[in-house]
Amino acid sequence: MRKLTREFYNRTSLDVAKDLLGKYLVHIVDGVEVIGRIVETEAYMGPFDKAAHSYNNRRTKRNEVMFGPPGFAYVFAIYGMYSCMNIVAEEAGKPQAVLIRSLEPVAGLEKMAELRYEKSLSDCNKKELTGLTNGPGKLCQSMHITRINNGTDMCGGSFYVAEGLEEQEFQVVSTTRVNIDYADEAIHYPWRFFIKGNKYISQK
DNA sequence: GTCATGATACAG
DNA sequence: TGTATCATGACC
Repeated sequence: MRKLTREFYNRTSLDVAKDLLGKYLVHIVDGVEVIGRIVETEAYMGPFDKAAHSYNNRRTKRNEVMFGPPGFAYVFAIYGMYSCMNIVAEEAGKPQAVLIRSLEPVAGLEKMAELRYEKSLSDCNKKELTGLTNGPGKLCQSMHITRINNGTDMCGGSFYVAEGLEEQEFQVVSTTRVNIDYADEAIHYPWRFFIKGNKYISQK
């Protein structure tokens, strides 16, 4: 598989969010290749997007990486217990990012089950199998993405997004984003994208 | 459906 | 010091 280049991410987060669908998130964990196909994303457009951490160019220790160059991981802790995985879009100085909301497991499922449930894949029921990666906090657990990965360059090394050899056909649905009730008019922006009919789409 | 969990940011 | 948040699981 071909790694996506810096140029891929050097566009608006809306474009990057749409084009990340169908691509493969790869993380080498303990020498094991853990891979998920990206099936749901959300774009956060920065200074003029009330739902974004970087709204009004708010710059903190947490979101610092959003202000840097594209193609880097922005991983933050939410509600004390979970992590959320984003990839920075646009050139340095434009703090945009794409939230990865759900994946379809492709490889390393045994490792995923171990990381998320501390048990073997064969001991997982149907709901647990879907639950491996059908939400932003869940996929971070299954792919061992933590705040340690914050600021990682996604264009090289052992944590990256790659293109499949053959693109499968799919339809993209765009709708409003999840759990941003605080964001006034931004609530209504159709900046959530997912692959129509995929069973790993997060609920809500 | 409700509620506890608790890192991070920010207002006071 | 209190309140809110790009979520989830355990409960009812």
